Amino acid sequence: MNDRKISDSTVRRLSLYLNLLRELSAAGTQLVSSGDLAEGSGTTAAQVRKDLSRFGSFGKRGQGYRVSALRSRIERILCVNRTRRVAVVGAGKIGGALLGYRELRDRGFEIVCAFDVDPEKAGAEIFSVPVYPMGELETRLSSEGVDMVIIATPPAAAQEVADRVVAAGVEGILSFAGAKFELARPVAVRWMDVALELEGLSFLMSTSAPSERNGTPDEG
Amino acid sequence: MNDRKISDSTVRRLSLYLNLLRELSAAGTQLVSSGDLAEGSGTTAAQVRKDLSRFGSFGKRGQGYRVSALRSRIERILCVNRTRRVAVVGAGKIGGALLGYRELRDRGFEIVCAFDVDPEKAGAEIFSVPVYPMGELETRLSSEGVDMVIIATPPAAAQEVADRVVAAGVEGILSFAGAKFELARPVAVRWMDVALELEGLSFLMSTSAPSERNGTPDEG
DNA sequence: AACTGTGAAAACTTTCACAGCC
DNA sequence: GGCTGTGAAAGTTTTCACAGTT
Repeated sequence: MNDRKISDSTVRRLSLYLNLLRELSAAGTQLVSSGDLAEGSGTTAAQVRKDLSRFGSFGKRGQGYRVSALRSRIERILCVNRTRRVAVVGAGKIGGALLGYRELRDRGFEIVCAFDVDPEKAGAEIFSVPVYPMGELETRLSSEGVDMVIIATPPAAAQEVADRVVAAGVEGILSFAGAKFELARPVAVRWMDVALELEGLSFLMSTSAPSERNGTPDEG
Repeated sequence: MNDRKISDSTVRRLSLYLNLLRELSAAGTQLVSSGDLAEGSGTTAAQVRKDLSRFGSFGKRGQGYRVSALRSRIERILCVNRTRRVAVVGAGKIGGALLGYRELRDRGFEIVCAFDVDPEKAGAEIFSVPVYPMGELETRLSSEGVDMVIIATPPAAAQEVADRVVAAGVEGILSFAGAKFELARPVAVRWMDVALELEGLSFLMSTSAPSERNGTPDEG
């Protein structure tokens, strides 16, 4: 156990382990070793043990980790032991697609509502998720008990949306709008950018020693 | 100039610099300093200079970097100086949304075709992109001169798609299917996973010192 | 004066290797 | 025998600080 800051890469790996543990859980497997977890998530056994040991020691020497216990431990660490309520701002192509994305719900994120400037969209439902006009942003975020917001607007609107969302008390933002924004107070933010990933791929492809590094799985 | 391996984080930052340079270019700005680039991409001036110096020294002391020259240099480094041809496998929610995603084209990635198992979708066009049946995968990838493939199928199909795509000679894969797959030969791969990012956010939100680390912009 | 390019230092992350437990 | 937990070593990335150029 170690109380220093947990790095972003460690957190990403925890998500990968969690995915795997959920599968093992569903398959009825009881025990898993650091080697198994490493194998399934593209890292090394030592790395898995190091990652887990930062939060306590919950393996049994000679046997491994109990799937169910480790699973709920990681769910608690990531705070995904209860369903998180998410709102999407911008119901365009990407935003709209997220509203019907089953995997999010399966992994504990419920998209409770969306917002759009287009009055045609606002008032309707997309994949059974209600879309509200931007004017209702603050009141709905609060009445729906939204924990985190996904910004899927054009870049030019990102700053204003971020300001309003932060003022409304939201503590986490995932942005698909590849534009930087300033925040009035410290709020957790992550960015996703398809074009940036493709640029990275393009670079990897050009070097004759293509490697596989990244966010999610990995192959070795 | 330094010939060691370029790290993933460096490549990501290069993409951020490139974005900024394109904006500056459009705005008619001629010169930019490492401080400006740092400011706009959420890093430090020293980091910017270190990143750029790995590829040569193309700044002028006392002045900064010429926007147009630096821009085309980074475009060449990332190999995005010519339009890249991309195919999407899986025209479901996410895959379908990507077909109409304007930003990809603006940033040099042209989605030339898509594939889907659903015979209803195959044969049609989505946002003017032709969708072909899976049986035509190999022939179309080759006849369309596809450089890289985005896998947006359910996880269970990812391995088979990856096998076929790799066998067809594609050198780069971006996968939205959060499933690990093995590759018959070394090919550049990156993963994107919305739920994983939300889990990471959830963790950040739970620690009382929310930071902003990640893929794209940043705020300090 | 302003700003780059870069070695050297600091910080951080991963891997190694092995003692300790089941 | 098999596997965890962990210090110490190796490796990597970032920051510092300053000489050098325009």
